[in-house]
Amino acid sequence: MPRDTVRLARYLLGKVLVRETDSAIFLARIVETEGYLPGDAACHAYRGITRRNRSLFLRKGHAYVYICYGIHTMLNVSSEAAGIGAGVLIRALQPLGSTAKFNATQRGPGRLTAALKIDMVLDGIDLLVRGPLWLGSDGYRATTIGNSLRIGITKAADLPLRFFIADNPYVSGPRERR
DNA sequence: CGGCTGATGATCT
DNA sequence: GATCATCAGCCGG
Repeated sequence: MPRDTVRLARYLLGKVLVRETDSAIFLARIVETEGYLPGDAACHAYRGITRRNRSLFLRKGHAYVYICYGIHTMLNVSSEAAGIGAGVLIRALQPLGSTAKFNATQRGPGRLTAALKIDMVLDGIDLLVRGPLWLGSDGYRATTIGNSLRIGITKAADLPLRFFIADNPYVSGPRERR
């Protein structure tokens, strides 16, 4: 596992997110991520541990799931050692296959969770172990990684912590700043 | 098209 | 009561 949040954000690009429910399995490649650092004002862990953000403080590789704007569910991966609050937001996926209906047009952090039926029940689970939601690999390597400012935030908005697979059509936002 | 804004609810102060 | 890592729809050019 990469040793810090930025390295993890890049490492996750190209990895396969596997969602297994009682009735279906979804496979999707991670094509866009954002890093939220320790001590970063935009990181939910910035003001210390609370009931909502406690999963960010788990050892790297755990899911931090929360509801944004009362509507959208967000999926993050904790990214530092236990006790240090930081994470990587998953912003876009490329659908690879499924045993059920899988809308290939699901882009953006709030829509991909709906497509994979990711909910709060998954908050805090270990993504490095096979289970209802976990991270796999099919050997694919992201070659050209793009980088830009993070999307939709107001605090620490000047940090270039968004990463994406530059030549992947499922990336949800702008592609400036290689 | 690009920019603006209302909807919506869990969370924290 | 304020905040918010979103999104779809509406409006103007």
